[in-house]
Amino acid sequence: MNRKMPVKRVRTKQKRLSADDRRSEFVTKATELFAEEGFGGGTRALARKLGVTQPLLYRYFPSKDDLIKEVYRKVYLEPLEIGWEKLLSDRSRPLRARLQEFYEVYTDAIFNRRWLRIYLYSGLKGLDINRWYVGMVKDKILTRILRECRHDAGLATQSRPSAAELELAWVFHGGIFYYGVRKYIYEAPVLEDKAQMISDALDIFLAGFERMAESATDRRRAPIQVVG
Amino acid sequence: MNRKMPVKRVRTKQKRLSADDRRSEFVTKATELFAEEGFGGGTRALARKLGVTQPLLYRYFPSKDDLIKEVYRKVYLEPLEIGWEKLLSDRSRPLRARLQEFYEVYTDAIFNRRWLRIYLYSGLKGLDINRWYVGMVKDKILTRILRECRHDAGLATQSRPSAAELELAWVFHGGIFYYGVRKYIYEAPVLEDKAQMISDALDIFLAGFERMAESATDRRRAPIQVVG
DNA sequence: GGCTCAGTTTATCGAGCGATCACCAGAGAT
DNA sequence: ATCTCTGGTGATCGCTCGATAAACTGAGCC
Repeated sequence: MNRKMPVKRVRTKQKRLSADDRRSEFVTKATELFAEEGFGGGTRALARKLGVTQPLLYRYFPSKDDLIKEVYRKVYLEPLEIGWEKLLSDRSRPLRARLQEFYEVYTDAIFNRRWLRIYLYSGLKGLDINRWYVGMVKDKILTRILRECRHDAGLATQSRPSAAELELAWVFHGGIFYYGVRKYIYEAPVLEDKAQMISDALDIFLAGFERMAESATDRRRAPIQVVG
Repeated sequence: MNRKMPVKRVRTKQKRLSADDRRSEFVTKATELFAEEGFGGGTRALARKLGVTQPLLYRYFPSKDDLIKEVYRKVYLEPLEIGWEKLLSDRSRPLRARLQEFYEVYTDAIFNRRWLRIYLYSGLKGLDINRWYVGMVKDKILTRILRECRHDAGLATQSRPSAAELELAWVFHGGIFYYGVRKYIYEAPVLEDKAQMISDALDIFLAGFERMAESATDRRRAPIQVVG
């Protein structure tokens, strides 16, 4: 990745990085800065984090907006490296185990202060990339989960999930997501065992899906059942 | 509320409002502005929305921060006017009906672009008032809901809910909250029937609580039950 | 050694920000 | 008609912002 770099690391305070290194250092530190301050964070504060002067930024990015776009790309695309599809669709494993592992891995990737804050800030700006991400969650995660659930319950696999199913999945997904928001944005006390939280949420989601599947196949079922 | 105001509304472009009116107009329009632009929104843009000049703001608020605090007060305290406690605790009505109505009323109050955006912006700033609100949701809503659930299920009413129960309630609450975020922040398509969404979410929450209650009273119960 | 070129700095611009002060103007009281 | 009190304006300050242009510097090459 680096260019040819002599081993002798001169000085404790090295300057003069290679162009590639400096550029990625800008993106990394900008992610940290914008996560904390929002995208209103100043270019001078960013330069201070790198120990360089502010105009240097403009040797690497034509404008601050271009830097921001680069931050988006990094933040949104980074957690997508995991092999989601195959994890969720591997029918040689029990459905529940797949869902449990998927959400553990997925939340490992996005449940951190940096990712969540950048995500919320960009969501508030209403950018296209945010809409794209939400669509991606719907198509690549929730729709796939629902398809697997239908298959597991012995129901016909339809190409697109019903609106009610999708909403059920969204509420489940949102409930898990909000755990991360409470912990890393609000910094409120949460149940520390994340895997346990996922397991509990999965229990009630799967039970809910089961019920919905039953009510779809057996129309004579009793109306809503109340606790107790 | 207004001072004595002559009926004759001179001109189409009236200026010279009473101090009370002007002040509250500043707060109202500031709420709109900050909801869209974040709290970085400018005082000049605000003044333009009122059709006045920028320095006038400082006749009514010592600083922009004081204006922001006023906006917080209005946004956070407004939806609290509803009689939550009595609604949730009225045991003459079925639990499920109470929960359904509460969440319909609660989401009527907070599911709008202004409230949600101000809430998220203030959450990202990590202000005390946000932590206070989260604590309030926990103490005044979730804890109360869990107490009613326990009573309804014939369980002993303990003063404080268990961490697992509370987390279950949070995931449920967060799932509903995230519906509002998807609709008004992400502007993504959602199941339009909000009451139906609440009803479905309640179904699976109550079923989940029921299961948890069973597992607490009957330790010999089978392990997690998988769909299908 | 001296040339070169790329990474970096110094100086600065114009615009927008929050905030202040002196002044203006119009409705109500006398 | 004039006074007064107060809501509102015009001009401006000091500062920070993103961005530009020119000058500097040091490692690699001849």
